[in-house]
Amino acid sequence: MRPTAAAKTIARDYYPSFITPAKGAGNLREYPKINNILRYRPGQIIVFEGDVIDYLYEIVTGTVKTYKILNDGRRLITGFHAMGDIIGLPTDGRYFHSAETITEVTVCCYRKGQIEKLMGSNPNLAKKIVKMAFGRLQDSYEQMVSLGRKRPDERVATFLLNCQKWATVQIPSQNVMINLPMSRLDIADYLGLTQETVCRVFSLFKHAGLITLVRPDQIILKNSPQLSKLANLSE
Amino acid sequence: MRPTAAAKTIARDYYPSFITPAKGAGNLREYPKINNILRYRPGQIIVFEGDVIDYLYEIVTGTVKTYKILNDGRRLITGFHAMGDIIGLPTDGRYFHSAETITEVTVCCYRKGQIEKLMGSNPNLAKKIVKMAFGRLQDSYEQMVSLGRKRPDERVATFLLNCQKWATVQIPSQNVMINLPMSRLDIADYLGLTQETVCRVFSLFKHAGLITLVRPDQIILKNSPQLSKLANLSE
DNA sequence: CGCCTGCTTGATGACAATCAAGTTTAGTGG
DNA sequence: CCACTAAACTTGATTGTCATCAAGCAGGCG
Repeated sequence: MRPTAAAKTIARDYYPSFITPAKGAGNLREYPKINNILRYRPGQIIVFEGDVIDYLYEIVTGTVKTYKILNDGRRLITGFHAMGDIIGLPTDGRYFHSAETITEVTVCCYRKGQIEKLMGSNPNLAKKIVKMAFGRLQDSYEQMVSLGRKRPDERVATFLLNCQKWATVQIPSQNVMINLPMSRLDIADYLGLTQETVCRVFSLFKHAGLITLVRPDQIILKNSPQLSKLANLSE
Repeated sequence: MRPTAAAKTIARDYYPSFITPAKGAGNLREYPKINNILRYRPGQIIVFEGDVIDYLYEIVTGTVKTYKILNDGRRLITGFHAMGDIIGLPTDGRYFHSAETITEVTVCCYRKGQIEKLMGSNPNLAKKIVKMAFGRLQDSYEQMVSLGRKRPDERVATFLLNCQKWATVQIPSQNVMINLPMSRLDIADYLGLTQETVCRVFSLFKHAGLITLVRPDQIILKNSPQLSKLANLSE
């Protein structure tokens, strides 16, 4: 199914807006003619777990979460994704997990078949895709350690430090301001906790002087070394 | 460093035994001249997390576990691996996790550089590697759901069903006998539990008639449908 | 201004970790 | 082959932690 049709059936309030294809910059976008820009509002579903992969979506702006759901509704968020990340992988038949927008999002979408064809003729692109997949693999192992063996405070510390990748502003004195576009519930479902526990750990960190909660979605890391110690990161 | 040297420094009681290179069959072994067969005894370490990847190891016989360790000793086993699985991935600099033998193991080892060169000229091999990586990725997401959102009994059920891949004997009446070469502690460290909890769940399943414990390392699945229901598998 | 949603804090209880003891299995040597 | 030892597994009792249930608070939008 074409992405417009798909989006229409998925989200009733989706408004298709094809914009002029972006050029230059970005991961896949250096290969023009095969892409379209789509725009989503917050809380819209881009793809469903288990659906046949027809298209790959490269995130241009905004934040996306991917997740899996058990049949009684329990949810695990497998990752948060931003600019340059790709939803859906070539060579595989079906989406591993569902993808839903958190903020307003623009994506650049490609026919899977065309990407695969390009990969065949262009070893550099193939290498990029492989590298991306391996990066994800490494991240997911790191996350498995969090979920399986870390305490809640350690998981949150790990999460916050990983969020530095998303950091917009670098504040003087090595403090980092990070943006958390996702809800507490999202963070909880990512860390295998409840939102209450996530809140409590945030409060704990605040009172311990490790962080400052400017707003619920804006946090300043005031003591990264201490957080790193807690996080027990391998890298 | 060459694998022999590495193995020597790693395990004091390692006995290097280069055998004639295997030919035909297997994943990578169709490309001869670049491989050597190595043999390990139970409990020996093949590679350390964080070490520079010089070699890739394809498992020929036996079972291997891969794991990550936190600085206070907590361990998470990221996977169990058997025939055809490859330890270490090309294009990446360092091993994600440590690999240790559970049973006696023979591996076929390849210089990473040579595999990469082959991948460049042989798109089929490249595709195979990518497919393998994607398969791992899918498995790891499934495992993340277990670790983050499933109850202990559900995790064990999931684990047992996944073990059917390793099943040696298919017993009449659709019962499956599975071999568990790993210890309870290994299973616990794989599922993010303690060995006591794993034991208790096994006992629970036994008394519920779901399984039979022939020996601690031999289990018959007597009611796979019920286990599947518990496991909440997506596939 | 007031409702609604998302966040925070508090009280309680369930469940799995921990601590501990006992049992089985496997391995070793007489 | 059997006795002995060590390791792995199992079961029990207790504790601590995090989920659950519940209520209050703050910010955003109509």
